[in-house]
This record gives sequence, C-alpha cells and structure tokens, in this order.
Amino acid sequence: MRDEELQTVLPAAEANDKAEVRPLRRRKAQIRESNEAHLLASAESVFAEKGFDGASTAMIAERAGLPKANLHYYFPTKLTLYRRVLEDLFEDWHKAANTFDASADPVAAIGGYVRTKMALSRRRPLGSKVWANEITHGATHMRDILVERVKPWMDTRIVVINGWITQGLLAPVDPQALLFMIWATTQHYADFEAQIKALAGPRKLSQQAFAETTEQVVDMIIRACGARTPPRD
Amino acid sequence: MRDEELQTVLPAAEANDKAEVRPLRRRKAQIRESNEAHLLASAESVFAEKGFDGASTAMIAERAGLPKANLHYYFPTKLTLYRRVLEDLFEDWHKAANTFDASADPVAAIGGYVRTKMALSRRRPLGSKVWANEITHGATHMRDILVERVKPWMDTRIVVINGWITQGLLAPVDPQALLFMIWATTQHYADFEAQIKALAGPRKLSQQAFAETTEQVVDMIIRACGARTPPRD
DNA sequence: GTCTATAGACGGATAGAC
DNA sequence: GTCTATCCGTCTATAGAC
Repeated sequence: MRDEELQTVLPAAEANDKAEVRPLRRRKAQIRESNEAHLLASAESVFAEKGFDGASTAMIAERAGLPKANLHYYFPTKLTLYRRVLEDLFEDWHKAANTFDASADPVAAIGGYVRTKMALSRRRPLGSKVWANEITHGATHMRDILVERVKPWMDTRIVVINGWITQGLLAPVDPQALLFMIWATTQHYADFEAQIKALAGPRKLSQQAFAETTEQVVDMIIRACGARTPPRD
Repeated sequence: MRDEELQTVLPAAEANDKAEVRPLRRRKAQIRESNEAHLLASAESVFAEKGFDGASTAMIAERAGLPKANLHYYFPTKLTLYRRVLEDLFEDWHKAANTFDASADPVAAIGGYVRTKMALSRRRPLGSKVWANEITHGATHMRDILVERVKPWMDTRIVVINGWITQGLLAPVDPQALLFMIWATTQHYADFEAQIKALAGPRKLSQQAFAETTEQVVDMIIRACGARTPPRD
C-alpha cells in the first residue's frame, strides 16, 4: 500500500499534532508501530514454541502477515527481535513484581503477589515460556536484565521478608528459597502447560478450575512460609 | 581401528561367554555400547544447552569424540537419538518417583520424595533441562510417556494423598496442585540454574548450601500441605 | 515502506572407499 | 565399524526493483 492511499484512508485526526510533524510522517510512524507490534507478538509465540534457534524468521514473518524481508527491515537481526521480546516480557514481570509490597501484612503481600503471578501465567503463557527457555539455555541473552534489574528487586524483598521473620510474622525461611518456590510454582502453570494438559486433562485449565487452583496455590504458599496476619494495635 | 587390532588389545576374558557368541562379535558389541553411551551423554548436554532444534548432530558427535557420520550409524536420525535421551531420563525420574511410597506417614513419604527429587536435580541437571525444554515446546515427542507412564503413576499417588487427607494427616489440598508444586520447586534448581547463579551467586550452589536449601524446601513443602506424623498406636 | 529473488552459510543425512 | 566427501534442503540476511 502506498503512502498516498493511506493519506486518503486516514483523513484528519492529526489536529493535535505539533506543527513540525507532517501528517505523512505520522502515518508512517503508525504503520511502523503496528507492524512492530504484530511482529513482536508473532515472535513471542514462535520463540515459545520453537526456542530461539528453532524459530525461523520466515515463520515469524508469516504469522505476522508480512514478507520475511519486512521483518528484517524493522528488526535488523533475529537477535534484535528476540531481545525486544525479552525486554518487553521483563516490563510485564516487573509490574507484577511490584505488587509484592512491603506492607506490614505478609499474608496480604505474599498472597497478592502469588495471585498476580498466577494471573500473569494465565494471561501470557507464551511469554513465560520464552523466558523459561532462555534461562534453561543459560540466560546468555538476558544476563544483564537478571543482574541489573531482577537482582536489585530481589534484594529489597529479601530485606522485607527478613523483617517479617524478625517480627515473628513468618517462619524462619530462607527468603531466596521462598521466592524461588513462588516463581517456580506459579510459572509452572504456564511453562508446563503441555504436561498439565496431558496429565490432568484440558478441563484443569478452564477459567473456573484455574481460579480454584490459584487459591490452592496461595493457601499452600502462605502455609509454607508460616505467614501470620499481624495483630491489630 | 580394525577388528584384528582390537582382538590383540583384548586377549582372553571371554571365558564365561556362551560358545556361540564369538569373541569378535562380543568386542564389537562393547564398542557399540561404549560409543552409544558417549553419544547419549553428549546429546544430553547439547540438547540441554541448545534445545532439540538448536542442537546440531555435528556438535553432538564432536563432543562425543566421533565423526558426524558415526552418529548416524548408531542413531539413524536426530530424532531417534533425542527419543533415547528422553526415555533414559524417564527411567531415572521413575526410580526417584517410587521413593514416594504409600506409607502411613506422609511426613516421611513426602519429605523423602522431595529430597530424592532435589538430589536428582543436583545429580543430573542437564537431563532435567532437556525434559523441561521438551514440555515447554509442547511435549510433542514424549506425549506417550506422559500419558502411559507418568499419568498412571500420578493417579495412584492422588489416591494415597487423598487417603492421608481423609485420615486428617494432611490439610485438604488439591493433590495435583501439591505434586505440581513439588515438581516445579525441585526441578527449578536444575532448570533455572543460570538464573540462580546470576541472582544468588555461584556459592548458593555449593555442596553445603544445596544441602541446606534442600532442607528448607522440605520444610516449606511439609508445612504447605500441613503434613502431620501419624499418632503411635 | 514493500516485496521478489538470491547470496552465502549451515543443517541433517548418505554414498562409498577403506 | 570408520570416515571423507557431498547432496540437498533450509536458514539468516540482503540487494535492488517497485
């Protein structure tokens, strides 16, 4: 499709634009945004199914409804695209992570975090698989994210958890072992979806069943760390 | 190396063989066994690092110290080799799984199973990664193992767990959710090794630290399902 | 910004001499 | 049973017309 045609398809609507941004350039930016978004979504699903090496740019492009050459126009290399998928996933993970607040009530904080992580596994299982796959294969393409972004987050939560233990609101657990258990258990429902389907039947993953399982997982983890609601003053 | 040479290298030692098995054939069988074993070990490590699609038969052969053509002599296709690795892994998993017995004491049974699974993650992390990778990518090459071997095992354990719940020795947990939590948490220490190293430091995975972590995990899971030692009669 | 055609490297698998 | 040479397909990435 030519730029001229796009112009006629999308007439006004740029009334609020800055004067120096011409309508044509704006339209091109929209095309770029849309195509990049499609490619990123397609890439997430292909990388989840095949892994980085197994995924082909041809399949990613095809699933996004574009010729392969266009993929390389937007993302110069397969690795560039992969990195963008990982960074995007981290942002989502990070938003979920911040629901684990430092409130005085560990039952609410941990329970809320587990529910959010379960919801994320439900909402974006493909992304979780890409993430898991990358780590299993050595995390070579995201070590910087782990060290510069995930580790600082974890260190602050370790302080919070140790604080709860000191106050007697939690059993004396190893905070890292607790966090690993939460991650492993919640992400299992995304990453091991195929196994769960084979063992428990597809019904196990229905909306209703997943909500019940979520509460089961919350209960187990709250018990696992011996969380107590703080006494009212 | 020629068969004649091998004959001279290995002189007697076949005294106990059946008469109809000639020494030369026996020696060939030993070569086959040794080469297959090397290839299987090498394949496990390459599949763990790169996944099925990412792994190349050239790299597997090289790591086993053989030319690529020899790999195809022992294993006609890459998929054949992969299947053998998966079947071998299942046998190991199955041995570990049977430490989860139906004893009257859930603390001993569950605790013992968790320790065995942690030991397996420690002893054979590459295998765990291959397994995880296969499931993440849809378990297409091992659905039969899941359905015919793992599921029957799981179903018997569900009965055992429900029995404990009925006796009041366990909180009323969903047995499947409990098993998934045990698998996810214990296998996390193998599959997410790279993340653990990046977040907790390599020291976290020392012999000593791992033993302590194992006990932490056992304690958390025992608490998670509210296991109680049965009263003495 | 789009798309056809293709370069150039590498993959799995095999032929055939030894 | 071993190994070199090679077939043929697919892959990433790019050139260049539109």
